[in-house]
Amino acid sequence: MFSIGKLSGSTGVKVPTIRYYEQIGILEEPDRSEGGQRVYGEEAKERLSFIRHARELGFSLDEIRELLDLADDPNQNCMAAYEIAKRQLIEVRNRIARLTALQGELQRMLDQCSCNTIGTCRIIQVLSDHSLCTSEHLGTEAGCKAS
Amino acid sequence: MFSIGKLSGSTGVKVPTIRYYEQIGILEEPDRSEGGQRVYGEEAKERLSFIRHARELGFSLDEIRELLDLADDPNQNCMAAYEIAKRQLIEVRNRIARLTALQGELQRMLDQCSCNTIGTCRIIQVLSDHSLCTSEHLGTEAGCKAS
DNA sequence: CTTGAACCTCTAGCGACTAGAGGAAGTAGA
DNA sequence: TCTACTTCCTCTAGTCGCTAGAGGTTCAAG
Repeated sequence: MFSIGKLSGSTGVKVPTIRYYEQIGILEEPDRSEGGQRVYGEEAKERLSFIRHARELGFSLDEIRELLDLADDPNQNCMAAYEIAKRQLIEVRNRIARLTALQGELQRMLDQCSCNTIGTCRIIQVLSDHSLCTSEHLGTEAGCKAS
Repeated sequence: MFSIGKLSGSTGVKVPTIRYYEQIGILEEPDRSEGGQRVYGEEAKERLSFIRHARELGFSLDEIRELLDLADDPNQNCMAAYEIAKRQLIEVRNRIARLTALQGELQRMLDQCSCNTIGTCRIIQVLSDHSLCTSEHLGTEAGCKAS
């Protein structure tokens, strides 16, 4: 029996995030104390740990929803879970490939910079002109900042 | 002299995105035709190409704003641009490292799955229990889908 | 002159949270 | 028991970089 704060502490998921998960329906509404505060049991903790771990492995909340449904029905064949994980692996591989191309391009840009004035700056030049790039880093990876 | 559609076609940046860039102020407000439609010149095209290329290389719009300011002032030393690019390279490297750990974990998960019923499914088990993982994939990379 | 494509502004939505306001409940020490 | 302090509650709005859609106007070709 723990409060939302204890649950947060023991799973590493922040308090507002737990409430958000409840709101979007991937975490059950817990019991409440007399005063209306959330009270969780062991089950909720396990479910939340599952969610956290799957998030760390890059699964989307929609995929996690699917995986949780599968986990709740222990007689089902796990082929579906396999497919979800496989899709995720392919996605991760693609992201690595795109990022590796970016890395090469950035490295080249930096190597060629001799830090004179902007007028001759290699970095600005390369950014202005894609044809100076060696690889096709047509990443849609862009703007994807790790939080 | 091109319309927003032509500009879009020649740079590969979608029309609403161009308007969005104008709205947030990284693209100048262009002249307008008599009827009030946007009319662009060569300069805008170059600037937009610069932005697009930098986005492909993973720079945020804030970083691009900085880079554009630098590019506009050709007498400045390019050390600042160097720093921005270097930061980006480090970021990309970190992302690759995190994703590589994820990749290993996902691969292991899939390798061990023999696709019986969920009750014994390795994928569900691993997701439930982080200690079954070999590496520390503490990725905050999660949920970052390439668009 | 008409048709139809391309343009306009505006608002709302995506995913997965995060931040903050304004107030109520729980808890530890005096 | 009182007080102080932390934790909790709900609600709304913001983050990033767009994307989608409504409802209307302008432009260019035939």
